[in-house]
Amino acid sequence: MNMPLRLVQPTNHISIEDAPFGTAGLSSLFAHQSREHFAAGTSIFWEGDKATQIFEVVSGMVRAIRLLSDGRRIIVGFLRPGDLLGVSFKDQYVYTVEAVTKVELRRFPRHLFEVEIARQPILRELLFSRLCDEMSAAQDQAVLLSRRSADEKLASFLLRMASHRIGQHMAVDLPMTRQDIADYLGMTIETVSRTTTKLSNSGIVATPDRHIITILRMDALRSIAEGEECETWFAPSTFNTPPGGGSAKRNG
Amino acid sequence: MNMPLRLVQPTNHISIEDAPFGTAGLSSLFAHQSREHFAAGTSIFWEGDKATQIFEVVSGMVRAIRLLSDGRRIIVGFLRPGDLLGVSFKDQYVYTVEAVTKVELRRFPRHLFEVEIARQPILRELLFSRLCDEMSAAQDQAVLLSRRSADEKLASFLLRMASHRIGQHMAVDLPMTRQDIADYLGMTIETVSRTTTKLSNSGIVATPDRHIITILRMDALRSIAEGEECETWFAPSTFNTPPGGGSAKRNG
DNA sequence: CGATAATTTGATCCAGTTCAAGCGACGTGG
DNA sequence: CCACGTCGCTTGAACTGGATCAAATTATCG
Repeated sequence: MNMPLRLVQPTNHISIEDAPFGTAGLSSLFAHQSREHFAAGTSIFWEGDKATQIFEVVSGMVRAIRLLSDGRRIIVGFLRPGDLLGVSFKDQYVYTVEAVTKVELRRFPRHLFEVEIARQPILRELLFSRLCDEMSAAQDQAVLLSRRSADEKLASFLLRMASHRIGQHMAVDLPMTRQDIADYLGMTIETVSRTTTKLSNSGIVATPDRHIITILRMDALRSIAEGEECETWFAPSTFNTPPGGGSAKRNG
Repeated sequence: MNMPLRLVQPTNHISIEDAPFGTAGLSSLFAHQSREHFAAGTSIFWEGDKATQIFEVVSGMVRAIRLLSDGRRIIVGFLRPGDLLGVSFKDQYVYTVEAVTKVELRRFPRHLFEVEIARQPILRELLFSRLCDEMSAAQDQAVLLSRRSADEKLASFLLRMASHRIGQHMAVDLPMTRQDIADYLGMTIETVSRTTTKLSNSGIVATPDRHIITILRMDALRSIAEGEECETWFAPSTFNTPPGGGSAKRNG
């Protein structure tokens, strides 16, 4: 492993929790590292920095960002507790990472990480497996970005965010800004806002707080995410709509 | 490696050529396998098939396809000689692979592949490295799909296709159909066609044949791919344009 | 409590889609 | 060797989802 093994760090979401066997898995490496705190909005590292450390998110949320030459911003992913940051065999970090909320991290020297990965087949398999899930996720994201409407994008996003919680209709925590969501889904902040409003007016979600969206009708949200049009869109309980469920699409 | 290591096969483009050291690299595994031929348009395997084989493209080009529930088609990638198909530790292939042109492949049993990967650190590193490049590419593709205009998409695509050849201005081979390109870039066949025409009218490329595009002004193509607007767009030699280079954008 | 940033909402615009023909290359059969 | 059908591609015209521009509204923070 002293070779210039180039493992792209876009390896976000390397979640440790659901390791296939009883071992603590990859997170065991971090178990004895001290925690570091970052305030919301601060940067953990920048794209182009020498990639010397691997981080594990302990609490809070961070965003991984890529900037295009002309200033367009893309959010590669949002990372949560259990996810790893900066896993790479490249020399430099490939994206910038910033704290969305107050964040706790543990860090681990990259070269040691590589040594351990080389030494422990179990860890290697775990990492491999994670990488592959990552790849799959990246491709799904590509599909989402290329072929889905704003409605479908936002619905999928909410479902994905919700999947980190359990229960039927639930409050999804969205600590990131609307701009972050827009940059993640490849749309504008205005469209994110409008689409959210639409979902809310339809009674599919409620927005008690800017950073909380409560899913009221999971089934409806799922249909929208799947690309099934019309139907279910209007059946609000707290709301009056023209009966007959006629013009499902247009609602200005 | 007898664990259910789940390596998503979206691992296209695992090109062997440029192995970092002298070894034959991953392709050595396939060296003694016999070649199989597939006619253009035929399928090599389908999404959902049991993933028992790994393939190496020897000649020709194949496309990896993903279908959405509602029929929308996404092309995950085009694979060329040296690329590997179906590298995965998942049970099933994640996408369908079809021959774009007449194709020669070598196949290798997946379980043996995994055994060899587990046994040979060098191969493992190569595979790791490839996976990471793949990941990086997948993210670049996501950026392309989400934030770039039709012009930028097509220009980038042509440059990428051209990168497999050498020379200054050159004939790029595009064996795939316009529909394939559209499904790869997340646009419609009409827009692909219009954009191509525009590039041709601008004197940046020539289209002697439907499946060949000759790059005449590499620099201009690069600027477009980078998102630099106007400029250079109009300077055709075989063509009369309103002098002054005024309205560079609109050209119907 | 005012300043500043984030979000929503409104009005218009436009790139790219959609719908609808035309066109040209290629293969087939007469 | 040429009419003819097919298929892939190009071109045209109209439409539209989402972007863009602009402004009002609502947090957030010192």
